[in-house]
Parts: sequence; C-alpha cells; structure tokens
Amino acid sequence: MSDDRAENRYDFRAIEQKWQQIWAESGLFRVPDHSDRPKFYALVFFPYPSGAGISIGHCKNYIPLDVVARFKRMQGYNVLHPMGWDAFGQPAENEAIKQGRNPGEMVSEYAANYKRQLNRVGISYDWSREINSSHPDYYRWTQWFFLLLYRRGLAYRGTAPINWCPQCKTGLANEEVVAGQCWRCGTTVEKRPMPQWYFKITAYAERLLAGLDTIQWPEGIKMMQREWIGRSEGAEVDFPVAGSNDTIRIFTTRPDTLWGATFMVLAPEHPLVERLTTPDRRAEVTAYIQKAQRETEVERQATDRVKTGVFLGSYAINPVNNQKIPIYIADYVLMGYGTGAIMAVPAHDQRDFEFARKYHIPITLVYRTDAHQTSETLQQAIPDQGTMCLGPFAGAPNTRDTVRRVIQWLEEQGLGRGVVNYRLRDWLISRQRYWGAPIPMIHCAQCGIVPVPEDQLPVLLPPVEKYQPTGTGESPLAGIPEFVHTTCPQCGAPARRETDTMGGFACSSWYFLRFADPHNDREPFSQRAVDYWLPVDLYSGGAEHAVMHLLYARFWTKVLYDAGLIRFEEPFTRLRNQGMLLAWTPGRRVSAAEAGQTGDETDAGEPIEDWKVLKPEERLTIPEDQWEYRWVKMSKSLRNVVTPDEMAEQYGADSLRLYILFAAPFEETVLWKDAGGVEAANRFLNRVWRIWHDLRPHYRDDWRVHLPATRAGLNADERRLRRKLHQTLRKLGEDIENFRFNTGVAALMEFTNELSAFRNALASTTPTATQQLLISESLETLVLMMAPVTPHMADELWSQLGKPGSTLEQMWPAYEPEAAAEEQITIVVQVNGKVRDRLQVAPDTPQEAIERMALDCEKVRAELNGKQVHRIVSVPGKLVNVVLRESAPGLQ
RNA sequence: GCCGAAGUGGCGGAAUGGCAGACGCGGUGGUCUCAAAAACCAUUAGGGGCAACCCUGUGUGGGUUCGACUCCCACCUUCGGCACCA
Repeated sequence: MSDDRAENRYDFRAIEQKWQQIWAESGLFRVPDHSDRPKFYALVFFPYPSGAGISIGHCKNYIPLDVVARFKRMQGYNVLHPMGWDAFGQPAENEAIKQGRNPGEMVSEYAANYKRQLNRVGISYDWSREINSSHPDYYRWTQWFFLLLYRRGLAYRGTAPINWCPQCKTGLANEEVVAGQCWRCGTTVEKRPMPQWYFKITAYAERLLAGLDTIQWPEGIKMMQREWIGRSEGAEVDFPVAGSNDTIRIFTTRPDTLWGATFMVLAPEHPLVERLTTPDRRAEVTAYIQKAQRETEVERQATDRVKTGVFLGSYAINPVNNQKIPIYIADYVLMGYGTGAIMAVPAHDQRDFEFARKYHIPITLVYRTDAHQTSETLQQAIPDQGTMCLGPFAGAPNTRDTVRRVIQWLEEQGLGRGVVNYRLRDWLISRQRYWGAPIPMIHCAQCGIVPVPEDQLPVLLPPVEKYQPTGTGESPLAGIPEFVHTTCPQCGAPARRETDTMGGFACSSWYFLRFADPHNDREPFSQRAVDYWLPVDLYSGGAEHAVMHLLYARFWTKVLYDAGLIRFEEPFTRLRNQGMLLAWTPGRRVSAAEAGQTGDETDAGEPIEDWKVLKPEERLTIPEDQWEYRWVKMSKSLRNVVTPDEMAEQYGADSLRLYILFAAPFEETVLWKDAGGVEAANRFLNRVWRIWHDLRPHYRDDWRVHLPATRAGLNADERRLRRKLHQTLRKLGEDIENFRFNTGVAALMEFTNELSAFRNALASTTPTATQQLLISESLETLVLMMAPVTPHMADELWSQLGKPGSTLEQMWPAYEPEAAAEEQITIVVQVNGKVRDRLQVAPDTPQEAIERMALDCEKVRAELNGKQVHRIVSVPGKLVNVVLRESAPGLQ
C-alpha cells in the first residue's frame, strides 16, 4: 500500500528543523505570568554548563520532564518549565585558570552551546526566563539574601578550624570533604584555622526534620536527610574537675549509665586540654595532639583501628557517686560533635570497653544480664540488655524509658539537663575564591563588621587579570586594592571589603524562586509571581544532590517564610531522581602502584581502583583483545560521551526521546553500549509514519460529529480497535503521571500494532463509511498521544491533517470508559493452584455461573477423578481455584 | 561494619498476592525481489512428546498461603549511601 512519494518518507531531519524553527519563532514555549488555568511548575536541577556540552546522560532527566511538562500543558495547565545556569563555582574557575580565560565569557559560551543542544532535542523550555547565577542582576539578590540572613542572626563569622584543601587552596565545608579528601580534586584535606562566614542552618534542624513528613520525595532521600540532621536525645552533664573550678560538660545519650562512668575522654582539640595537663604528662600529651593533627581524616575515621589515648594527669568527679575518675584525650572523640567530651562507660559502650581494657581502667557494671556477672568476666560491652544493679534506679530495665526517668532525676538533682543534639553542622558559606558572589560585608576599624547597604548592591566582582588563589588562604579579591578599599557605610572612615565569596550552594538555594519573575530589578521576585507559581510541583535531578543542595534550599525557603517573603515552607512538593547512564568503556588493568599515582592532569580519566580508561594513543598501541571494558559514568574525561546532537543527526531527536523513555524505568541505571536502541526507536517511528500515511487518505475531518451514531453498529474488529485506542489513551496518561514512561511507550507500540493489523485487514478494499470514522479517530488521537513524547513528528502529522498550530495547544483527549471496557474477560481455572484451563466470559457473569463452568470443564473433571472438592477459591474477574483433597480411605 | 535499592529468557525490561516473560532488541523460518536491504507475516524461556499436551523455571535455602517474581526468615551477589556521633 505504501508508495514512494516524498511526503511519505519520514524525513526526520527536515521535520525537526522545520518545527524547531516554528516553535522558536512563534514563542510557543513562552509562559504567561498569569492565567486562569491552574499552574504547574516542572523543574530540573539547573546545571553547571561545562565545555563538554550535554551528553545523552543529561537527557535521561531533561527528556522525561519535558514529556511531563508537555503533557500537563495539554491537560490544561499553565506550565512553567524553565532552565538556567549554575554558573559560579570552582569548576568554572579552575577551567578558566587552565585556559587563561575569563570565566564569565567562558560560561556564556558554554551555556549557549547547552541551549543549542537542548533545543535540538526539542525540550520546551521558556528561554525568556533563562537565568545565569553569575550575572550581577542575579547575584545582586543572592547578596541581598545574605544580608537578610545576617539581619536575622543567621549569618555569622566563625573562627573554628576548617578543612583546608592544599590543592584548591581553599576552605571546604564538612559536606564537601569526602572520605577525608577534597570532593573536587581528591587531595587529602588538612585542618587550618581561618575566619569564615557560616549560615546557622542548625537553628532550623528540627523544622528541616519535621518538614520531610509533608513532602512527596523518595523515601531513600528523606532517610538520608534525616540521618544527615542526625537528631539524638540525651543529656548534658557537668563533671567538676578535682581540685579546680573547671567543669567538663559532656553530652550523652545514655545518662542512665552515669554510675558506670570510670573515666572521661576529651577530643585532642578540646580547649580544656591545655589546663588539665599536669607537668609530668605534658610531653606525652603534646606528642599525642601533634600526632592526631597529622593524621588525616581518613586515618582518624577508620572504625576498626585500635583505640589510643593519653592520660592528662587530672581527675574529674563523677557527679552521681563522687568517684574520682581519670581524664584522657583520644582521637576517637571528635570536637565537632556534642561538646567534644564524653564520659566513658566501658561496661556499656564498646569503644570505651576496648579503651578501658587497653589502659587497665576499672570497669563498673550498671546493667547486668545475670546476677553472677562481674566486670572481670565481661567479654564485650552490654549496650542494650540487662537490669540496673546499682544506684537509685537499681532494678530498672535497660530501656529508653529508664533513660527518660534518669534525665528527669538529673534535672531534679541539678546535675544535668535533657538536651537534643544534632549531627548537622552550620553551613560554611565562605570561599577564598574569585568566581562567586562577593559577600556584601565591610570591615571597619571603628564599627567592626558592617553590612553593605542594600541600595549599594550589587557588590560587583571586579574584572581581574589574575584570579589564581593567593596561596595564603585569602581570596584573589584580597589582591585587588580597588576592590578592597572602601569607606565604612556607618562612619565614613576608610574600611576594607570582605574578600570571601559565597559558595555555589547559595545561588542554587533560591533560583527556583527567580524563575517566577526573572527580570525583576526592584526585588528578587514579586510576591504575586511567587504566590502564583511556587512551590515547585515537580522537581527532578540526580540523587547525588540528595543532601546538600536539597537541604540548603529547604533551609533558605524556611528563612524566607519566616521573613514573610513567601507563603510556603517547603520548596519542592514532589521530587524524583533519575537513574544514571553508564557507558561501556574500554580500559586496561593497572598495577596498584600506578593506580595510586595522581599522575598528570591531562590523563585520560581518574583511575578506578585497578583500572584506567584507555587513552586515544593506547587504543592504537594496545591490541583489542587486551582491552578490558567496564561500565562507568559518561564523562568527557573518560572519553565515552555520546551527545544528543549526534543521535539527533543520525536517528532524529524524536527517536532519541523515545529511546530514553523506553529503555528502562526513570529511576533505573541505563547501560549504553551502542545506538541499537535509538535505531529501534527510529524504526518504530518509521513504522508509525507508514501506517499513518497508508490510512491518511481515509481521514474525515468531521468524524467527531458522525462517530457517536455508528457506535452501536460496530463489528468485533472495529470495536477491538476502538477499545485498544481508548485503553492506550488511559494507560499512557496514567503512566506519564506516574513516571512509568517505559510502559507508556510500550502501550503506544501496542496500539500501533493493532492499527497495523486493522490496516492489513482492509487490504486493498475501500473502507466503509464507519471504518473511515474509526480511522479518523485513530489517526487524530494517535498524533495527540504522541505529542508529548515525539513532538516534532506529532506537529508534522497534525499539520498534514490540515490543522493549524501545534499539538501542544490541543487538549489531551479524554478516554471513553465504555469504549475502553473489555467485552470478554479471561478467568483462569486452577486446580490446587496450578493453571489447568481458561474461560472466556462476559465481565458481568455471576460468580456461581463461573464456578459451575470451572467445575464443568474437561481439564478439571479429569483431575477430579477419585478426589473430592475441598474448597473453591474465587477471585472476581481473575480466577477460580479448585482445591482438591484425596478422598478419605474407605470411601473409595 | 551499618543503612538503602536491586537480582526475571541470548539482551533491555513487563507483571507488586492470582495466566511469569507485555513491549522492544537479537535469533529462526517465510512473503516480496534477479538478488540484497527495507518492509510485511509467523515463530522464539528450557526440557520431553508425532501430537493434543506434560514437566521444570523469576539469585540460593527455608517458611506463610488455596495460590508467591511479589509477603516473612536466613544467606549469596551487584550497585548506591554512610561510617568511632558519645
């Protein structure tokens, strides 16, 4: 039936180019600020635009969200689907330094390339709302928010020792230290004291925890945030130091074991260490502190190493029994958690137990699991069993309730108080870097720290020749006199500007608000715009941002809520994480020694354990049978990137979109070996194209008027086609809604198969009037169903039906439940749980009739022989299970 | 070590207590063609049988149930996250 006329060829290149141009020229994706339609805000994590451009890995997130955005728009929502650039930060700066270029210029160029690529796959972003976090008209407001936090007492300067990366020559947040190493460059992190700006996120710990119960996020992400916040209930108790006025405050989750505290341990960095060290112990203590400082985080955090520590020479008094107990320092106690000091209860804490055994410190049992148990026979600590055997609570069980009673008792006695402690630490916002938003603060000799007045914002990043880190730990901005020298806004005296810039997470903590009102130059956003668009209804990105970005953004949102700027407390109502895309990558085994070397920076990829990606020259010199392939993430440095451009060129953007959706569930990791899947998608689209054009001559524009009258007269095949059509319409809609794109696409394929069979059955006969109406309904509905998924082809076919405009402006068709209903259902007949037969019945067949038919069918009768029916289990609409039992002996 | 997710044909995957393998890839056979490609049709978990059919089968071993890929217990493997948190 097909012919070779030009219009019958699926020329995806011409079609995609044509429609992308029409969409751009007509402003199809521009979203009105206000509308009578309900709003829907669909957002993807805004990317840092790198020179490598986007790979099909990025598409794994952007394409599905575009499908949802388009679908929602067809459902009648006013959809905000924006995109922008997370342009500040160390990667951009490092790249700029390497290339000797201006980072701003570079980022703009890279962003333009991203934009081109995203347009090439037909993503429906409203580019009129594009934002760039490194533009002054954006970071002006980032600075404005800094001042807001400062005014509310949530930005402060701290001087605690910070993580120092000697490679990046910059401080790192605790969150940015991965396994003791810089998360960017992998260099081992050192400690160095430096005055820093912090945001007091810990003040919001409880609300950040509580808010998690109100949002639709993956449970795994919520759990990670809960763990990160790390709430634990316990008590603070003061231990007086023997023969001194000093007291040591400790935090414990187990105040009920106070009676078993036989020593104390301070972190080596604890401020009291100096004073509590007796002269005879000083040499050893100093040596230990130095050793602990030299140790990397990695070494200190190894859980399985032998506990070490040093006695300070001083004693503390256990407040519950006035026992004199020795004070130690040990590196397993961390200054950053609790109070940096612990009471040690060897009988009930395994770490304390190991320490006590090693240094021959007495062990006192507070709980006993049997009456004869002694501390001498103890093999390991008893954390959560037994009955208390001393003190005023003797006889109490080892439970949370006992802990609570003891806390109450401590408060009554004035010995301690119940407290809630969090693992969460304040957010280090300072960066000693050039490429970030300058912190809008001024240091005045007279007035101290003074905020830059709002009307003087933005504090502009000065153009600069050299933005290499100074190496002294100060920002490159410190080397620019024109920037540093200013006058105090309060007293007018000469003053110095703060030279630290803000870390990138500041920019990304509010960008979702700016999209609502991106060009506002009087305020960060208008109340009206944010009230209409926010919160984000659907947010999607990689799970690697599970904690940091998503926690910081939630924190800012709560602060803005408290400041009365917005009316919601959680920024992202629904969150989804897309799976990774891994590429099958050739490499070679390397020796442990070679893998351990850092190597030169231009090396093809970081070593992954004992394996390295092949460099281009190695691909020529090493024979292929010695290549060892592995699945690794697509990245430019690994030389395994496949770009959407090349896929679009070869198979079409619609084919790529279809493939990404169909390959695997959204959350799953996809393994990329070759373009076979995209090719298959292209084949499917060709098939649709062909079938559709074969039937196109029978299309009647007036089918909606005439179809209802013919419904009663349809034959079985005709009803079958309609049924499949409306079932597909239903399933595809549900699947897009629930992020089950792969089965949604499968449904489209099933319908296509059905339509193909219908076409084949027509053979060369002319369809009846009724059949023409059915064909018309199918052709038009199919185009609309494909619109969110393969928008270029859908718009082309739409125009070939003689209709104006874009499918995006059409309503998503409602399915007819009666048409989608099954006429016959299959009832499975089981005997003892094994399938023996199937019955075709009308859906409304009474249950008794079905059971009678089941018992009556030949297969069941054959099994019945010599047995009796014990029971019949019926599941309406699904199955009948006949449970047989051997006849009782003697009856046979 | 702890927490989480997952394990199904040759491959990607479908089915969340009720027909295991939808849909697609790959394979096989056929139609069309001088031939090939494309397309179309049929077939495709494994084993047995001429056949109708029968048996086995969702990482391994147990359990619950009329019935288990699905729920429970133990273990194995893979991936992700966290790691002395007092």
